[in-house]
Amino acid sequence: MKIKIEDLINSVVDAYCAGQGVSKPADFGYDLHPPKESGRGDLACNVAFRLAKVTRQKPADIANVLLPMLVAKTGEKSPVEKIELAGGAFLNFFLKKEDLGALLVEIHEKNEDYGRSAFGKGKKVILEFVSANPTGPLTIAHGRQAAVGDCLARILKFTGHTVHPEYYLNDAGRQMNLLAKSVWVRYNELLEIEKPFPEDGYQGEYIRDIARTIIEKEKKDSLLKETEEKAVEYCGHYAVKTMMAWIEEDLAKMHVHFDHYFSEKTLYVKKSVDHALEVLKERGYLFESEGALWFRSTDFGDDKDRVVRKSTGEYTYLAPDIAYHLSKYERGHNMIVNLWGPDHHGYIPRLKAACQALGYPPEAIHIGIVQLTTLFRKGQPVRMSTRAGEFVTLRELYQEVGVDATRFFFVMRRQESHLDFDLDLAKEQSQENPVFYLQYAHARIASLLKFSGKSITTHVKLDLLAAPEEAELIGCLAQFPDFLIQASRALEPYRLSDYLRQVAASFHKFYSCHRIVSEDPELTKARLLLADATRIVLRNGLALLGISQPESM
RNA sequence: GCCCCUAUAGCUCAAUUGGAUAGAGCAUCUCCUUCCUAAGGAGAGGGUUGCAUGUUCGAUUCAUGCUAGGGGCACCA
Repeated sequence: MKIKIEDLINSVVDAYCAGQGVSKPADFGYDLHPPKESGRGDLACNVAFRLAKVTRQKPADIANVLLPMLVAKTGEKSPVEKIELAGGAFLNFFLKKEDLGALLVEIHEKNEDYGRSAFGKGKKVILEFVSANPTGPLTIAHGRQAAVGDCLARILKFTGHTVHPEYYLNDAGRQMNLLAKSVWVRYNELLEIEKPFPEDGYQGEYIRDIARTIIEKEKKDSLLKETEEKAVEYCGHYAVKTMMAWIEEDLAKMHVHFDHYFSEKTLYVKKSVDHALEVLKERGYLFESEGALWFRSTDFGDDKDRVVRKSTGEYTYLAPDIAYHLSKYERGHNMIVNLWGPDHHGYIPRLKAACQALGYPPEAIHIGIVQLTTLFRKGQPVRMSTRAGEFVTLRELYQEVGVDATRFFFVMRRQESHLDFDLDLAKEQSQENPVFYLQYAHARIASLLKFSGKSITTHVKLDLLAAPEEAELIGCLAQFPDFLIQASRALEPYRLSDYLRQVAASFHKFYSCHRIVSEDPELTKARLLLADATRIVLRNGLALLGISQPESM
């Protein structure tokens, strides 16, 4: 429908430009979308304003020329009912009722594929998110990253991208040593041997639990007979295994899916780090100074150059990360999306620089920050301290408020802004809870269709759906594919949650104004089709958010 | 000191990426169920979009400078 109108406008624009003796710029674009205010038609277009930039004429004058040209091209077979000039130079398109209604047939036929598009065709996206160190349980912050990342993966796939969600597993380096030593000390303590606890070691009670499990289920006290080096290595290995099992369980419960867990350790085993630095060296981005090896990230706009190999011979954190991103490149991905916590904020320029040095064009690299969440209970912020090992874990959260509410609250705001998470509201099974508002709309329709006792048919008189509430709802449903494309382009899943609220509101309004199952069989058939189309959009949308779609509540 | 993010109704946030009279939810007040789920709907009040200049047909959106809050500036990870 919209495409037909676009074709119409494009042909008229070309004719107009030809008539004016100007050439249309290659990047010429305009908006065509439903206006905010009802009564301004079904699609509003600002093309006259845009042409004003090209031809240096007044927008209103241009619109006055375009209007008759457009009207001349709309005949019997055109979906356009009429075109109005308003607000200076806006062209408002009013569509024929039966053509509007034809959308409902389309939705019904496409069903679970309604909203799917080829927008991201050719894009091979590697989407890295969560990537929490396996040194403790997942926190609220990881939870939000998980929810946002997973929704994004679902949306990108639906809009035609090839997507590989990946978890980068930091199972090497200093933090792992600390974890291993922390467990080892607790293991000794439980066997009544005092050892000094490592500075900056992991204090949480779960470390003791892991040590206890090693004693009770695995090794008894036999580690004491090993060399300390081997014993610590075992503790580290066991701790990572345990922690990853917890993490994977949480992610599974949250319906968060990863194709692959990419181990940092394998980069060293396969000498990938050396290889990556070799690549940078060949391209001339490395230099030595003060005994260390540096990456000239300033070539790509970073504040200062960065050390990749310390004077001690050890690699910095950046080195394996470069190798990891080289692997992304070598595996054939042409678009990188990383979702990180706010603590990695200052790290973005150097990694972007590294990606560019490895051959990615700047526009293919997207590094987004998922901001922190503050939990509120009874209007008061819930204190969270990781220092003493007292977390509010992700597990505690979804067990308290449920997976649906947890996921929804995490994605309902723009991810780069700080989130206030109201625990009482999330648990509330009432009108105040935004999740229930959406799910209620879905359940209400499911129940309604059941009540009607009829199956949905597309052989209906679509022009019967002429009430303002009906037209508004249809207009709302029509925008689903567009909103998904917007969410994909901006990499912002919250746009979908916002849209679905509009759909639900629009439906509730329609429902309370009009009786759907009535004495009039034709009208009933038409309204049932509309209700069912709404159900399809809500169901597809909720599925993309990873939230259940209840048939009854 | 330098860099990044944020600033919109009492509160939490939108505004289709520069479009028409800046919109929702919560909170406050008023109203709507002999009938398909009232977990719903209708209505009222509430705004100098932090401040100031600028860019143009048009600015909440872009630029510059302030102000306030948050975060970051390691041969840490």
